[in-house]
Amino acid sequence: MWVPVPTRDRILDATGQLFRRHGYTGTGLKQVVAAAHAPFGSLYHHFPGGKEQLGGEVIRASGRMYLELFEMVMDASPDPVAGIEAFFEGAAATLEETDYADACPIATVALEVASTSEALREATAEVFDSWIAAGTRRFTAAGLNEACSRQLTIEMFTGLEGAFILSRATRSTEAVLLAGARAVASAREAGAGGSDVR
Amino acid sequence: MWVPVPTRDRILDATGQLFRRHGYTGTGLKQVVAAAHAPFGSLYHHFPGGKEQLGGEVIRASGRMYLELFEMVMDASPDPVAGIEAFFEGAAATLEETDYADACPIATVALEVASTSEALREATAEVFDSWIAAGTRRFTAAGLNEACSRQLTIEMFTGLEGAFILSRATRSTEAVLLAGARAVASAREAGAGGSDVR
DNA sequence: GTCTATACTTTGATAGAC
DNA sequence: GTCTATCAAAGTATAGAC
Repeated sequence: MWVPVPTRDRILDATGQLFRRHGYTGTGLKQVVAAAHAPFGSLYHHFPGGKEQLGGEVIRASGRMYLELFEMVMDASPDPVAGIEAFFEGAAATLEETDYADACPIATVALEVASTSEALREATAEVFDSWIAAGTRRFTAAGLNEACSRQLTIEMFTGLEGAFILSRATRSTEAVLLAGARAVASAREAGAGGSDVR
Repeated sequence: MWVPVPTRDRILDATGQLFRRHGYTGTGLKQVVAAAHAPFGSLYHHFPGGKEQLGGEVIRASGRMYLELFEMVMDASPDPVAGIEAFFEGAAATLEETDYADACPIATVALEVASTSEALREATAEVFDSWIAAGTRRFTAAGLNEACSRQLTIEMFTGLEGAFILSRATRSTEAVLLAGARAVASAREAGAGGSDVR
């Protein structure tokens, strides 16, 4: 049975999509309501704080969704190393499928607002911190110590984010694939439970 | 003796500065001419192609400048590994000095235009390719084979770019420092001429 | 080449009827 | 809660005097 999607959620979804491809300043509110099939007034009814409030909620929602994707891929893998491999391979596949449009849901916005909106910058920082915490938990559970886990996690997401920039610009998955291989090698060396006998 | 800076160059410089902090769509042309102390008409006299032409030239000029910085740091270092270390340390220092504003001169713009302007996307791709070529040259000269050199270079810039995102968002140099350590370790393992006896 | 004035469009935001 | 009409400001771009 079909259930209508609430206006507020449609606006959130549409904005998230637009943010990925056009960024924060590149996305107009009129564009948002058109994509969300919502009347203009509804936007300010649901988000009285205007574009900045909407931006903050979209950043947090997008960050949460990407975190869930990460957890899901890791859960579906036999061990953390295989999980990392699958995560990067999935990222590369998505890039190709979407003509290099869908990479990190908040990276573009994060760079745009880093020096222009303290409120939004904090939202992006919280998202990245939540990813780091989740990765650190994973690797700690696999036997690594806290410091090692955190370091490995940051290297992994750092490599992924940077690779997204190069891959989208050059329209090639080379960077993402290399970053994935690098993350896998680091995880294996750190002893994050590869399936190989050691 | 003081020599006046041509209007065209002042516009290019000012736009480059603004692009770093506000991005492409976030930078208005009125803002540009104000910062460059240039009359509005001069902008269209020197850049008849409007904002997109200006953007393209700024991307290429900024990319060239950052490449020169890389070459300079590498030249000033005893070996490639030490050069990488110095490059990342310099990046971290600049971040702190500028309150996390000045990182990669074209990253924000690269993500913004990747799916919105083919002409500008190509400009960013050319810049990244030029960096990769320069790094590959360095490591090849240090004794690594072509494939290894390219891989190491991409991993290095990929790590730097991703670390810039996390560092600017969280206002911490942790990610850049970790990415630097990772690049140094990779270069050393690959055999890019560390000063240590092996 | 420099500079001013202006045209036209889009932006974020608000008011008020329903 | 939904929707339309409208505002002031900022956006890019152009014309034309000097």
